[in-house]
Amino acid sequence: MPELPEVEIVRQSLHKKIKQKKVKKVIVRNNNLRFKIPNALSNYFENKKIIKVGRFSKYLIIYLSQGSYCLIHLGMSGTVHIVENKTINNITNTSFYNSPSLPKKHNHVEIIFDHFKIVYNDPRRFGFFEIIKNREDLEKRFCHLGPEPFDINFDLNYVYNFFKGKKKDIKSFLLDQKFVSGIGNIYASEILFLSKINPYKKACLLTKKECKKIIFNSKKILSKAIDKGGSSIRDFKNTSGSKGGFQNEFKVYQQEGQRCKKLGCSDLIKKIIISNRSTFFCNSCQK
DNA sequence: AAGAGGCCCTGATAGC
DNA sequence: TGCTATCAGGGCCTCT
Repeated sequence: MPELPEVEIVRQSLHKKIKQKKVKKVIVRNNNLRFKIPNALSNYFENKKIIKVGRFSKYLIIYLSQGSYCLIHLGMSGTVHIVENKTINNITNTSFYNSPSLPKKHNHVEIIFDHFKIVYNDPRRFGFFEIIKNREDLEKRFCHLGPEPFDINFDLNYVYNFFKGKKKDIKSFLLDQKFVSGIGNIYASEILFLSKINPYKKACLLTKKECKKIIFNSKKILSKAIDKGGSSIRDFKNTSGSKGGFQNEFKVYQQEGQRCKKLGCSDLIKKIIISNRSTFFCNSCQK
């Protein structure tokens, strides 16, 4: 599901739902994610108030009262569900658990509030929960990651200098979170198409003009994707169960064999593999 | 340091 | 119908 826009959509609905609410109980149904869910998770949540739900890159940040944080990463297949409770008294009641909106398998964590609960589900188990004890550790946690595309520091100077002497292809760098944080495999292809840059092109060969295009179009694509509610390929839905709409705006992603959408171009979209990930582009438009 | 490649998982779909 | 192979939105690790 989750590149920056999809995580942002989840953040928005989650924030709206749980800000200033007190956590009643946390149930870890299955602690087996990419990293084991910390045993202390419940202690950090129970009887604490959620100050707000933030985000950096593809990480959700739950701000807890008394100054600690919980990071949630959705990996490839993590989803967050809001389940309303009809029987307020018994919080582990099975009728509550068997809500029709909830997947039957792979529900790992339940965070229970007064009249509803949020459930983390992750079939592939690439996601994780992480406790951060204070502000200082939170900053340390992200310091090795590159800026988000929206960051003021993601500018021509940064990008052009970063690419100096880098012989790897540009597509790989868009996926490299140490260069820029939040772009994933869908939006990398879309950004390069919009920028008319071939995904194979070596980063060190990009002109300043091309670097500017990448900076501009990264912001443009991600903002638009957020506006459209993210991309719903497979079954991504936000926590209220509605689908995103950006999948209808894909110019190249999953468009192999389709005619290029640029006016006047009659070439077909190609699919190639770069660093083990599908990459879609137009060989005529992208040089 | 930079780059290539493998690995962690389950489930949906395609092909035989 | 039922098997096997391939592929999926991420990120970490090791080896050269």
